Amino acid sequence: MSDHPSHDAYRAHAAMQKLVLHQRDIRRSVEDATGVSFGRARALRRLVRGPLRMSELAARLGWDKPYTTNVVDDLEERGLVTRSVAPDDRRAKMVELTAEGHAAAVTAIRILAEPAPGLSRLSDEELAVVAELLEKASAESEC
Amino acid sequence: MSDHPSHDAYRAHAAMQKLVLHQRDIRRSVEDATGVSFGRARALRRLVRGPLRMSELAARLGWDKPYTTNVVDDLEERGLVTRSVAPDDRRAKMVELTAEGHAAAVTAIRILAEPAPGLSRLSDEELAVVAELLEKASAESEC
DNA sequence: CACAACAGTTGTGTGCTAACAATGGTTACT
DNA sequence: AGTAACCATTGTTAGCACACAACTGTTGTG
Repeated sequence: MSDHPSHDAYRAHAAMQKLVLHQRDIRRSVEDATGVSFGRARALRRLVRGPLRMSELAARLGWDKPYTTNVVDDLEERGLVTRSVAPDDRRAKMVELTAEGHAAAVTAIRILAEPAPGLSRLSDEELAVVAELLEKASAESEC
Repeated sequence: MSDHPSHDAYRAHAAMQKLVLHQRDIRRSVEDATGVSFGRARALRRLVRGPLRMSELAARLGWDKPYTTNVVDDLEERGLVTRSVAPDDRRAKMVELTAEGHAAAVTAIRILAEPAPGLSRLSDEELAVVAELLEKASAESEC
């Protein structure tokens, strides 16, 4: 793909890492705020747009099915999700957020969306430029 | 500092996350290339500028001392670091990379510095602008 | 009906991360 | 000399993140 990334690409990437990799603290924040581990919070976030089958959830998170079962077991015991048989296939189960699970998911999403504090050093115009260019760079390679 | 982050700050942050959080794959790459877990690779990277005491290493990595001992034990068994008594304090031990450990550290650093592929969508001028602004944003909060 | 393909579960096992208390050796202070 | 502070280690414990094989039940197909 890339013959030789330019020096500025390295600079930009390093700066982004510095800004984003509060990560270590952020994981902690998410865990503290939701009461579940970061991985489980990831699962909750995936479910916020609606119920999914176990297999779909596993595929989207990049997990194998047995592990997904474990995680959903845990979330179910905590009252954050419910399992029910899929209406069209009695083999499949739909996983759905409870009200409490939805709240936890929203909390996690909010924390993760919070801009890195360093960005406040930039003016509104500068932020507009950066946002524009970075969105162009990150466009549609899938999440 | 931030009363209300602007909408563009959220946009920029989300785009940076998209670009940087290949993270999941990158951790794997580092582990495959170095033969040690990502956490141990972090320790190796910290040592690349020179030997450190156990306590310094622990502090920089945000680990407690017992855990640091475990990690260094493991790295030592693999021949990636050596321990020696500090010249000025016989309580303290200096941890130093071996040649092999240095090579592994450099490998990890190289992989982590590799710019996100999406950045290649930007022109040289655009990259220069982005790099400039992001470096301003990320200035001096230390790694 | 028989049989392959699929969905999810159970059970087992490994390695990493990380915290805690307790210990022994070393240094610095008084 | 006595003692408090410090450096690292040992040992223990726990949870999390996976992975794999084997299994039950369900669906669709010939």
